[in-house]
Amino acid sequence: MTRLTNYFLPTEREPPADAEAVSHKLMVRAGLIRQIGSGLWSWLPAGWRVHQRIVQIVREEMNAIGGQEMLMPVLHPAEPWRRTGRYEIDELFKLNDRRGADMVLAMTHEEIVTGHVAAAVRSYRDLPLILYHFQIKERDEPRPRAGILRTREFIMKDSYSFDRDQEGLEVSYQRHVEAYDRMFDRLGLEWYRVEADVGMMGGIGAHEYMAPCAAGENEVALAPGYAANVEVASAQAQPVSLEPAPAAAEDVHTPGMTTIDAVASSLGLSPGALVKAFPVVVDGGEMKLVVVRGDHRVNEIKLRTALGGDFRPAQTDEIASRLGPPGFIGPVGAQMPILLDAAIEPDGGYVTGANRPDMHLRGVVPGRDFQFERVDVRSVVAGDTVAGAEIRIEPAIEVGNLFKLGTRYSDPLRATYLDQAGAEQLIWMGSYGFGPARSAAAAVEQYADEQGISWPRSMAPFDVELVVLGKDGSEERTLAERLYAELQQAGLDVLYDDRDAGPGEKFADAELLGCPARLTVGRRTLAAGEIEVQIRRGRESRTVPVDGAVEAVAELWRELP
RNA sequence: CGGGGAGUGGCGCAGUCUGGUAGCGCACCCGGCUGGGGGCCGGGCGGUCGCAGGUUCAAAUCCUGUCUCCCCGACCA
Repeated sequence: MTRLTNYFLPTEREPPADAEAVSHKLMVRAGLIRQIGSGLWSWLPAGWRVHQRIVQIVREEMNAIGGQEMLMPVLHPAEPWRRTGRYEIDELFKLNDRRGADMVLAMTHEEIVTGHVAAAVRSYRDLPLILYHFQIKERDEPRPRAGILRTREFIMKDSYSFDRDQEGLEVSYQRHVEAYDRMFDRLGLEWYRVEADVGMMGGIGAHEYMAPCAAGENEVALAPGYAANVEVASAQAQPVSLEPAPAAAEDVHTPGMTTIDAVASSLGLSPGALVKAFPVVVDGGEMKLVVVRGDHRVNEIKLRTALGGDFRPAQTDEIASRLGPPGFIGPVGAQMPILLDAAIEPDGGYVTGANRPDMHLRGVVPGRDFQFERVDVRSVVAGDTVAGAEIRIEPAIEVGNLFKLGTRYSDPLRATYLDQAGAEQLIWMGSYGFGPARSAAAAVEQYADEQGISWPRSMAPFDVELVVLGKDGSEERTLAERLYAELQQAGLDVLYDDRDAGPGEKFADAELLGCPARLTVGRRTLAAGEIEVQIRRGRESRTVPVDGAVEAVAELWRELP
């Protein structure tokens, strides 16, 4: 029974004063969510219906690839987290029980699920396995933001695959790719599957599912046939015109010009005709000089990958003692390994710092003037090309991710099995996340208009909203009551606005909530024996005869986006 | 963690500079009208001004401390 007169749907005419993101404003206004603290949100009844619908679609697709649903606790002993080395993570909530034992609130469940598998799996015959659950995750985020886009507590579907070997992992991973493709299609989102950084999870491969929208925190690089997180994207740089290289590099006096722009404009060159040097200190203490084109930026994630380990930018005094005055450093004469970004032409004449005060060098040719190692460590920019096609860069919300974990967790937690030869082997693992709340927010972001939310059919809180105009006892009310019952019998979830309110208020609330179709029973159309049907996406209206209206609406419903 | 901003009825805000005992719109309650785009008239309810301390005859307002929330950046296993 979902009559608006006794349904908890507190709508607001105005958005919260501190809201920026469209999904934040609209989901609060529509009465779907309410905040109780920074990054902590309650789902109100209509919002929870959206969440549940998303969850059910994901559940069906996980079951379809052989996933087995279970449930693991949020509160964990600290011990397994210590074993995998993740107890030190800042985002991990830590607490003590009454006996003083160290506990954690789960930010993910690799430790626990792997522990179960380690305890139970003995034989290669027990594998492969896909286990999953929907469970609350707790993360002490440095900065929660944008409503439910980045919260400290949220529900996640996390699944884990357990295989005998890497080949098996590839199969389980591919099954997840197919399941995720299907679920995002069914959810009605615009989405991309992009190459992703494996991050500090120490995995061997990763993808992310990205829903493009203005409020997104990530950036994706897109071209026909290509999609990657900007963190890892690789592309052909736009060419720059270079000066012909002279026989040898020449000094240029550049007093006080410590920036690329200052030097470039002084010499009448484009920034791309310069190179900039970025000194770093790698794990172990060695200094290396990373060189990228003047118009490019070092991508720290790609650099970390290229270095095969962590690094830090060199400090001013280290730069001054090893190279030269900051602002005037360069690769020529540098007594350290040089990593040269792939966008720099091998035979071009570039301008670089001379490692002397107020001096640059022009006509510097890599290879002739300094030795180097080739790397790809710059951030791509819009206009670069992949296979001849220009890329564009869009903001997006990460709504799902896939990680090939390998033996990152099975090793420390000793999740092993005996193979056919009786030898102990480590289990190969993958982990796969999905965020129902972010998917809901992404849908709001992608399809909202001036009037409010426009849900995809699959995740709308109700299939149709039935609006009646007319007083108690009127002919309109009688018909609406009948339609309400019959629509439900026809299998549709109906929200019935039976309030004693004006038409403007009812229409505004209905369009704010964003159910895919709105039926209006009012005097105006009823005189002609019709009711009005408005399709929320596009707000186009039509009328259908009262006779057969339920069937007509049910049929129309099946064709909605 | 760095920078910026904000806490005053349910929501959105004014009042703070210049101290004098709290106001507006919406919402809500009652009565009536209206009935296809947040309509109209009349009458009401509701606030220890985030919290604590201080100054003062008097504090939303001045001072000190503290808590919370938001935005930008850093971070984001």
